Amino acid sequence: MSAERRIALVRAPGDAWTAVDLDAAGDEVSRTTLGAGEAAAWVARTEAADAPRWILRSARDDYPFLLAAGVRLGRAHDLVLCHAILRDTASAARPLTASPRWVRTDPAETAPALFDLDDARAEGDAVAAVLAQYGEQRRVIAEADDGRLSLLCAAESAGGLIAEEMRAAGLPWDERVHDGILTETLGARPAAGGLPSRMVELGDEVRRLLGDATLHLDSQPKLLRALHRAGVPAESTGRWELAAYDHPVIAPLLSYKKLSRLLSANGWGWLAEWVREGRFRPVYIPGGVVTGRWASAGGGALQLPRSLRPAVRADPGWRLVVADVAQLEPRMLAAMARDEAMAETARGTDLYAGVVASGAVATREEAKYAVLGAMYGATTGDSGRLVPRLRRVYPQAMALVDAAARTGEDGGVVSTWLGRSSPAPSADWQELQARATGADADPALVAQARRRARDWGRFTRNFVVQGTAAEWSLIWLAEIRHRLRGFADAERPAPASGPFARASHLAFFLHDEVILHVPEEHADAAADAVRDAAAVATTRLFGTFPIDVRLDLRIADSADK
DNA sequence: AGAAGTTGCGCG
DNA sequence: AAAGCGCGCAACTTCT
Repeated sequence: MSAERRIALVRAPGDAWTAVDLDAAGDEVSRTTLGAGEAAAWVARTEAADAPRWILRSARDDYPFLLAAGVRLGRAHDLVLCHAILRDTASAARPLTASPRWVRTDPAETAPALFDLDDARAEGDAVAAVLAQYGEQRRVIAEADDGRLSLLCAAESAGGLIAEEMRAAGLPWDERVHDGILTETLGARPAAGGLPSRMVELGDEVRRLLGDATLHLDSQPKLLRALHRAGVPAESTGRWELAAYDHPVIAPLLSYKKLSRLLSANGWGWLAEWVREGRFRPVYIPGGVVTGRWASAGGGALQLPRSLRPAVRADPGWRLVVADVAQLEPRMLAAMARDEAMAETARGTDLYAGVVASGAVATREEAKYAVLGAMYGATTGDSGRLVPRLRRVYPQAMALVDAAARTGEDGGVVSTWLGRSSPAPSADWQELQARATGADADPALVAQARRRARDWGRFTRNFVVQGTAAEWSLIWLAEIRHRLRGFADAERPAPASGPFARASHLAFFLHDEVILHVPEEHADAAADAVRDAAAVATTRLFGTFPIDVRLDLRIADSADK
């Protein structure tokens, strides 16, 4: 932190850039104006010489230009991402003043129009706005002063860089393997407009068994009426509901629905639209979920079905490092609550086995549903029935989530370990609660308010756990990236072009899982980097508290399990 | 005709 | 098999 050079890098319309050197107090030291043609080279030189922290309006808007020119940044402060955190955090005495100017532009919209429109007058205004906002953000971070917001903003900003780098690098994707899976599962690829052969056969069989030769299976209401006529009194066409009925049409119908889903979500159309040059390049949106988890836009990056994972293939001469965390969220809960009993349970690879060993429940499956129920707020069903047993064995951990739920039910705000705070409940919600507290309130209204209060309580209960897990993952990612940057270039470049053709890189991230794509000569070192990064993430968050965070990790040519 | 809402299912 | 949290997307139906 001490002698770190800080440079605000501001893009103006027309891809002219201004770089402003700041001193430790955040005041301007000097200013360099850069034309579009020279900006990337100047940034690359400065990065190589001083490794500064780059203050950007938004990595999403600003970084692709640099990546396209082959320039990678080491460290950043992303004003848009940090604005969202610092505006809402309960950790600050005087949080950031909310400003629409610093709100992320919608993924659907293009270009950072908001900012430019606002300040089209002069480039100087855009620079002044960036410097002023950075000053404000530094004030909020410094006032909180226990290091947590500072760590969170640094990690969030690193995430902003990583999201763009992963898009630029892409996930290596073998179109032939994908096509093979589709053909094997769905049947021969149809001529334009038609359905693949297996779907045609299954559809015909369903129609025959339902006695309706022209039934359109993709229409919920029509399908439901046909099922009723055939003697299946289902209330919906959902998978779980249908599976409960014993009728010859159920099996082919469920198969048809499964295939239909694969075709519409990740069929040949998806392949043509989203995979180019052997790379899947989704749009990641760091902090896109209120809890701090990432969201994605386009391509369904976070919903890739496991059945397609064999299509994730390393390039020749390269390897994948595939790692995911075993039961990240309950481990975070144990550490946040400083619950020694639960931490003891978490020692080892399988937390659920530990719960069984503690005597709380009899089987691993029960342990899983009990733990999930505890974090999600289950009250009924088998899961809800098991939660009280956990309360006896892990009173501290349960007290933490129970308190978060109560705060939410009362309309309060909860925060993650590093200080990302939950949104306040909506005006609607608050008004409903207010109306239901009157002495003469309608009992139906009171019941409805109570229900909505519990709904919000389940959200805040889960928020603290899911959000803290997102923070662990963010630090993990940043630490992995930091280590990979020290690796030498590949002896053999990947066939795909771009800034990562020779560089070990993160290729995919999904809440508690990463995939790295690395030259084979670095695969073992990359695996070590992933493990070391996990250990550092745990220590950064929880210091010496003895929480075990285990990875399942493998080096492979394919992401298939 | 197009927007908005609903359903169902993929992921963690 | 489990009913509890957070998402995105496609296809359908209903509303304007």
